[in-house]
Formats: sequence, structure tokens, C-alpha cells
Amino acid sequence: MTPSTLSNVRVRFAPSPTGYLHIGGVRTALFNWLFARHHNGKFILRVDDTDQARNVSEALQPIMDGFKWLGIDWDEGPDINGPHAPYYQSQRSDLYTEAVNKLLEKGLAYKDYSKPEEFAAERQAAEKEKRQFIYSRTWMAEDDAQSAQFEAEGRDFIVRLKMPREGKCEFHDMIRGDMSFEWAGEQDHVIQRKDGSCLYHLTSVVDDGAFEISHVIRAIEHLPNTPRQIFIGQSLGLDIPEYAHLPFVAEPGSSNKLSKRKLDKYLKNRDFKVLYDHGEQIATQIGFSASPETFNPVIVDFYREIGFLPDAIVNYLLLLGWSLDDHTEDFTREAMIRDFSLDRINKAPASFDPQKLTSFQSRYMWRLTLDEKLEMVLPYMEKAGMIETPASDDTQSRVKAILEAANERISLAGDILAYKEFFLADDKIEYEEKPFRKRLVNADAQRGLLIKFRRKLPEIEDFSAQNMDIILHDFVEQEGVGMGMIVHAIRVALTGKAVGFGLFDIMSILGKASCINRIDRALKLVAQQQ
RNA sequence: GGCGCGUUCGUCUAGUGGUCUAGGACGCUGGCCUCUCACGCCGGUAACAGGGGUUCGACUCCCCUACGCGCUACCA
Repeated sequence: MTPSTLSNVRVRFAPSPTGYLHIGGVRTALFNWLFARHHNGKFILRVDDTDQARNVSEALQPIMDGFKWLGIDWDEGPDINGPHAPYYQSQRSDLYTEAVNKLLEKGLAYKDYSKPEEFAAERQAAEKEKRQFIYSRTWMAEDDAQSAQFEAEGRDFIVRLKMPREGKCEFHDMIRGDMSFEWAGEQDHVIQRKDGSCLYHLTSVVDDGAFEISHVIRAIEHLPNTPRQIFIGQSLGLDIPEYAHLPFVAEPGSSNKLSKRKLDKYLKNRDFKVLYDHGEQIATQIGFSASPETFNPVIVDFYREIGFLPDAIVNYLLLLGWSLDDHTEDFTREAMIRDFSLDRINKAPASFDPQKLTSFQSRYMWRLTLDEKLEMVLPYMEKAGMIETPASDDTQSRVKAILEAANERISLAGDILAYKEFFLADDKIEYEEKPFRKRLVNADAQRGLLIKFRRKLPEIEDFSAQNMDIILHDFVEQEGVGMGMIVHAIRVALTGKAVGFGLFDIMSILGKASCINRIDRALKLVAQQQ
């Protein structure tokens, strides 16, 4: 499919205002967005708020913010409107009522005066006999006279679709091919409640028609709903859109659908655990600006909070159910818009893999320039109280030096918080117990070397990494020992840690005075322990 | 129960009847590099759900079974 074969592409994503943006929803929205952009069409956001009465804007904001952060923009929708406003379903009820009336007039829907118990009894009887349930339409009123009669009995009505009971509904799915469903398998679905409010199938079809939606790209769970929606659309005389049903996103290591109702469970999921713990460590240091309920690896806020790059997430999600070929994995926005096509979407569910997402994130992070990294990292350090706000030039250059030295060790912006020892006063360093004992307390020879090395420091003028490299190598050569004999002791004395980036970088960033102070203090603490 | 969708390494996937002793990526793993960690480099592990057809030939087409998922709501 090339842009020239399709014109006037209009697609939509219809989130309900839940207060957070779910990762599966992002993927569906992304595919819609990509399809629209590829065909120079429009991507529309419609708010599915028929249920929620209040706080819609509050619950919608995080969703719109999430999309904006991810760089998924819409051409028509709540905050910007467009030719078919309003974009809130709660504000379009007149249209739905009108549609219901039209259906009623045409005899393609009917008022049903059954009481819920009566209807349920019929259904249960069918279930008991293990036969398919087909409503008897006993309480169906097809004209005013019948209605009056039922109403005289004190009955209320709801509106049901008068579904065909023979023949087939056939349609083409752009991902799955030709579909065929028996009409007999369909129920007389309710489209309007007793209180006049309308149900999803009706509202969705009416709005798709009103918005002139050309392609409905949505999750597979809607596939069996399609016949009844086509029925509604045809009954209303609307153009039927093309359909494309996406495979769902499954939980890590499982074929269960990733659900927004199982947030708590996911915190315990084995594959999510590592990511979550990593994130939590960062979030606790900056004081959780995301709400705890949305701090969850199935929600976009989580990733934003701890310093993921939107491009990494989008690139990862793109490949969850879609591929270009057998080797291309990195896509710029331009490339994905250019290359995206519905016919390369997979049919099978794809399970969400936090590890692979993380590997995309790392790659994207590493590609950033020093200044870009600085920009990302500074807010985290400020929020954690590690540096002053705004950061002085001195601080910024120290952070840059750390960024350069740490290099690939930083995958998320929040990872910078692991280097707080460079911003602590020399007498505030905390020593990790095990390496402190192993490299200093219980290592007489190493400690001896450290003391010797310490004595040389005051004479050194040039504390650059290059020079410290030369000096230390000379030192071990003179002593006739390997680097391993002294390096660990110095590192522990300077940073309190067993692991970290290159020692020469550490010394250079810290500078002469700090190095001396920290070694002296470590040595003093060792003496106290002996 | 009925209807529908799906099933290639642990995971994401390539594969559209012969190029497949099934390719790539993430993960895991052995080694190298090395001041630790990370990066990088070289190597390894591991899959066509099962059974019948069709065909000279099937991962690719058809059927059945199994398993998974969904719809069957006055949810979306």
C-alpha cells in the first residue's frame, strides 16, 4: 500500500479517561498514528467518557500528556477540536438518540419491555439446555399501541437491535483477511438504556460515521463485535470503514492479555520485577512525582518518571507485532512513518518484554550527545537534592565529566543518582562494608601500598586522568606489583564502592584535595577498626 | 456450551512450496579485552504445538486434535 492508493485516511483512537496511559493502548494508538501519517491522513482522539460523569478532564490529562511526551500528536481531538467537534462522547448524546430513533423508525431496532429477570430467565434456560440463546422477543413492542400496552403494565423499555437471524455477515479485515460470521450467532444487543443513555456499539459506530473514519484499527477483542457494528452502520446508512484488528499485547512470559485491571499483580511479575525495582530506587530518591498507583511498568508515567526516552519506547512498541524485515530494528520517526504498513502486522499476540525495551532504551541513551544527556540528567539530580538548583557552571562541568566517564553505565536518566559520592563532602562518604573489609581492613599489603601512594599525592600537579594513569603505572612498576594490588584499595577509599568507572577518571574528577582527604579518612577508619 | 481469532528459539521476529542441516535481535552462556563494573569483540545455547492429508517436495496449502486468547453484558 502506497500513499497514492489511499486518500482521505481518517483514523481514531478512543481512550476512556482512566487517569493513566496504558502501554497496550499506546501501541494501538501508535499503529493508528503511523497509518495516518504514512497516508497523509488524520489521526483523531475521541474521548470515550459515556460512563464517567465527573473529573473527566482530570482523568484525561495524564493520557494526553503521555501521548504528547511520546510524540504522538493528533489532528482533531479534545483540546484542539476540529470540524466534527465535540470530541467528547458525553457531549454527543443527541446524536446517539437521533440514531436510535432512526433505527426504531426503520424497524431495525425495537423497544424491549422485558424485565431484567424475565430476560435473564430465558437466557438461563437456554444455557441449562446447552443450546444457543435466542431472545423470544416476547416483550418487543413494534408500534405505539404495543408500547402503550406494556407501559400500562408498568414496564420500562430499553432499545435492542433487531438483528438478522439468518445469513452471514462478511467483511474483510486488513490483517486477517476475509471474515464470515453467521448472523444467527448474534444477540439482540441493547443500544439504549432505560435512562436514555446509549451503549458502546451504538456510540462508537455513530461517531465513526460522523467523524468520517476510513479505517478502524483496534485490538482483536473487537473482532467478534464487528458484525453488530456493521449492522448498525448499514442500518444507519453510513459508509462502513475498513477494519484492521491488531493482536493484543500479552504479559511478559505469558499469553495472557496485558490488562489494566491487574496493576498490582504486575508488580510481582518476575520479568517486571527487575525493571520495577530499578525504577523504584530512582523514584524514591527523587520523591515520586508520579502517583504511586501509576508507578507501574504497564503505564507510561512509570517510564517518564525514571528517565526513559520516548523514542526508545515508541521504537520498541513499533516492533511489538510489526516488523519491516528480518534485521531492521532501529527506526527514526521518519523511517517508521515511511515504512509502516498494516500488512506487515503479525497475527499472533506479542508479549511485552521489559528486557528488550530496556535494551532499546540503552541504545537510544548512548547515542545522545553530552549536552543532551546533561539536560536529561540535571532535573533528577536537582530533585534528589544532589546538586543545587539551578546547577552552577562548576557543577555542570562536573556532571559532564561524570557522564563521560560513566558512559554506557547510564541507561536511564535516573541512573545518574548512582554517583552521588561525587557530590558528597569528603567526610560524608559511606563505605560499603564488604569491599571496605576486603580491600582495606583485611588487606595489609594493599593498604601498605595505599599509604605509600598517598604520600606521593601532594607533589602531583597534574591530576588529569591521563597523568594519573602514568603515575599509577609508574608506581606499581617501581613496587613490582600488579595494578590489581592497589586499584581496588584506592577506589574503595575514594568512593566507598567496589565497582564504578575508571579509577583515573575518578581521581581526576575528585581532584587532588578530595583524593587526599578521602584516603586519609578511610585509613583513619581502618585504624579504628583494628 | 456456541462462535471467532491465534500457535516458528525463553521473548520479539524473518520466512508466502524447493535458497531452511530455519536467519536476525533481546535474554542466557563460554572466552577475549581489562583496575572493578559496564561497553566492545569472538563463540555457544535454543524453535517450525501434535496428527493426518495434498504434492516429486511442506515451516509455508487443507482437515482434525491440543493449547492459548477473545466475544457471547443495560462494560468498553
